[in-house]
Amino acid sequence: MKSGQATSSKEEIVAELFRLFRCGGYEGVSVGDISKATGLGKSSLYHHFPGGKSDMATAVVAFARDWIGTHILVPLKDESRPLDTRVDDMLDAARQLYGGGTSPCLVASMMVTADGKPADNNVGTILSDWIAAISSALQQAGIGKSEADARATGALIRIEGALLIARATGRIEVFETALEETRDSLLAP
Amino acid sequence: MKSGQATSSKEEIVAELFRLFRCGGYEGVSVGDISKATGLGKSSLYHHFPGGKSDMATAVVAFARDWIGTHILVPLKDESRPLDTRVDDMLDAARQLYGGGTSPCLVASMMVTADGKPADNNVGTILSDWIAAISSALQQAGIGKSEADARATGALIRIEGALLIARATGRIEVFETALEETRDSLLAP
DNA sequence: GTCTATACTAGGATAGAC
DNA sequence: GTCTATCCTAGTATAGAC
Repeated sequence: MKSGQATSSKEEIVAELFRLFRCGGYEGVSVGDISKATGLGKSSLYHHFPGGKSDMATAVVAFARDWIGTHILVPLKDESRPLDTRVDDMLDAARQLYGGGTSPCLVASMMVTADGKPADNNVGTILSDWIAAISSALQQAGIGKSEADARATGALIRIEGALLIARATGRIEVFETALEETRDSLLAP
Repeated sequence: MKSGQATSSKEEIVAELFRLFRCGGYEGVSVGDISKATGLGKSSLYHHFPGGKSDMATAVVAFARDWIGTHILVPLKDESRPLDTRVDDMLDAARQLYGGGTSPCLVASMMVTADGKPADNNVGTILSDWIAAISSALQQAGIGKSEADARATGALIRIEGALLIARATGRIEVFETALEETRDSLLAP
């Protein structure tokens, strides 16, 4: 993806954008960085994203929303399967998404932006939707709404908090431990 | 702090830097932004921070480390007082530091930076030190080391995770609820 | 759909007067 | 210790050829 001419599909480009923005946030990634990372010239990038860098951010947020939808929300909503396997699938997806505790959360990174600057795109609703999907699954399993909401919110608090603490302290195992505790708290009687 | 000439103490400048960097992260804040926010010309800023923007980031991280030390670590280590009041003081300080769930964490914001760029300054050790101080306090109260470490880590996971979720979803009350749960989990029998 | 070249703005940093 | 003025690089974006 680096030698000679670089005919890239938009999907490949967006995957690279995802890698870059999740680490550097919106302001921390320049179009030059993106050009280097993809092997594409700046003009090629502007061909795919006429609105420039903010367009690229929009695309990458949409990509993340879609990934979560496919790998987390849809399985969670599949009432034909028992709750514990759906929760396990969610945790596996989270493990993969966050590189076992080594890769930053795009939502968190994109929220870091001074007031009045671009970014955002309601990226926070990705996490709201995730919480809502967990709560729905728990309610289907007979848990009351307020308890289901509390457990679902607690699950995302644990996942996102553990990811930050694992990366900040260098104690990666903190993330895996938190995933296991999340499972227990969601499936408690 | 905006009219006419602006003789600012370094403390005042650093306080403003803290406000800016915690929201925008390192890359999201320009020296021009800082100049506007403080009312000082760029040259004045470079007088106080000869190393430029990275010097400012270093100063603000030191400020945060110092604030946490004074308002959180020192009270936690005061063996002359009962554990529950020390934990309550810590939670009050966290409530204040994070604006009741509305103000971002400087550590989290400063960790958002593409590889090979400035920032960092081992900012993550601020959270490691915090966790260690909680664990020490719990151990003084007779809790075993591994349990104390787990509870302390869980506390920071909850605080940082809840802050992110509260801000991302716009449900600020999530932060306060998490602080109360943190208290319960730390002081459990 | 990609490239080279270029325009233009914003950002980091410095010089020197007051 | 602050200001105005300036420099230079990096960053965003566009033009036009292939």
